[in-house]
Amino acid sequence: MSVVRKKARKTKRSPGTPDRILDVAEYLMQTRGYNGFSYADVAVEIGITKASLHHHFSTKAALGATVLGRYARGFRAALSAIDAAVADAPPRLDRYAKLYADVLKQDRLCLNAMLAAEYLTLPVAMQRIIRAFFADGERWLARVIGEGRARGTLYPRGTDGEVALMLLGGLEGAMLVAWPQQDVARFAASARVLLATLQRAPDHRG
Amino acid sequence: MSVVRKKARKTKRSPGTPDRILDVAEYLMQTRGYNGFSYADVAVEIGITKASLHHHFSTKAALGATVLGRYARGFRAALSAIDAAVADAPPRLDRYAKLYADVLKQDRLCLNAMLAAEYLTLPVAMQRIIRAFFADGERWLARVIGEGRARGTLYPRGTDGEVALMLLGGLEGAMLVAWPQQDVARFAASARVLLATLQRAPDHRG
DNA sequence: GTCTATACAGCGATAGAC
DNA sequence: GTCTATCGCTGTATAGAC
Repeated sequence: MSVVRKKARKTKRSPGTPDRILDVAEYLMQTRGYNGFSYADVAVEIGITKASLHHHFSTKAALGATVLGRYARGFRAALSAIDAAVADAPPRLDRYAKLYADVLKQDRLCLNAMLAAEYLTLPVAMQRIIRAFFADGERWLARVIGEGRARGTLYPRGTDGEVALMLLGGLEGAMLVAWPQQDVARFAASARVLLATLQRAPDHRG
Repeated sequence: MSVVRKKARKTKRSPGTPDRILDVAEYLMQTRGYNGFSYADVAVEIGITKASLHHHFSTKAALGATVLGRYARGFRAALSAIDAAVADAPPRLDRYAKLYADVLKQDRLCLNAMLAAEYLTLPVAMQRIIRAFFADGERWLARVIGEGRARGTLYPRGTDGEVALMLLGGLEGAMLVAWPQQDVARFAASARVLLATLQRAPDHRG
């Protein structure tokens, strides 16, 4: 641990140019899509020229892949944080849904949802990361659902994998449908209904 | 009804140039997005020049809005056909989900899902149609869910509107998540789990 | 209704000076 | 690491002949 490098203290000070570029590009990709922004857009926002941008990220494909990779790592870290914070399945799923709500609150669409739509037009390197990203989320959800089922705190109707995929798609879709209206409340309502389906159903004995 | 015009016999013969243009543009918009295709792409596919394209649809915004309007009318017609074909809520919802599956089987994404992602970058005329399209689907679903609840063939957990929105988002999202893998089976599994949540839950008395 | 030709802006990307 | 300048290409759109 003696070899602490500059790169390691990333949360300190104001971010350097490469990180600022990534921040702006990420925002633009979440709001306008990969095909909906240009180097000129990023350059203007940062206050440098397109040529300088190319110095840091030689191609748009490289910039896009870097943004996506960083986003995926952040998301995985958020999942680990949820695992560390709460142990039972229902609160874990609540926090998972809250991750999505927070993105929408920032007037952004989930990066993965945006790029999934654009999938066919994206550089292959980005396509690969997207698929891996979805697979990761699905695995995490399936594990949480399985644990909830085992503990009796969740009553999913379907296999772990099926229900995980349904939840993943359900939340992404709820976000997508709320996106044109920028309506966080409608997303939250859908998320609540979605998660409620995993609870023990009220009896219908009468 | 005596004033039958040429336009009315649209299913006869092979489609004219304007309809062929709309067909190609619709396909490109569903697979690559509005920002992911150009007049050149359409022109090459049809076998005419870009200039000829502009003769039929003066701007890309006009072409996009026409495609979207036609798609929305087709979808509404499909919903009416479902209403006419079956009366009970569960089979209606099954057929509704099948509409989505059929689109994915053609290696297309739901046009609305694609355009919802691109929403912020679209011409305002298209934005308006998209919102109306979603509102329509939501209303239809809410009505079907309400009827199913009243008849006792559906046991939705949430208000008609909430469950309708959840279903709409859930199916769109299931499609979006299946899109990168072009995996219809995974969509079908999610749709099945989604619709199963509206059925009476198994008792948990023991 | 289709064509050729072209205007004009924007795109991603590069060269080379500072 | 940033700049000016520019390249080659593609984008939407238009003019005018046939």
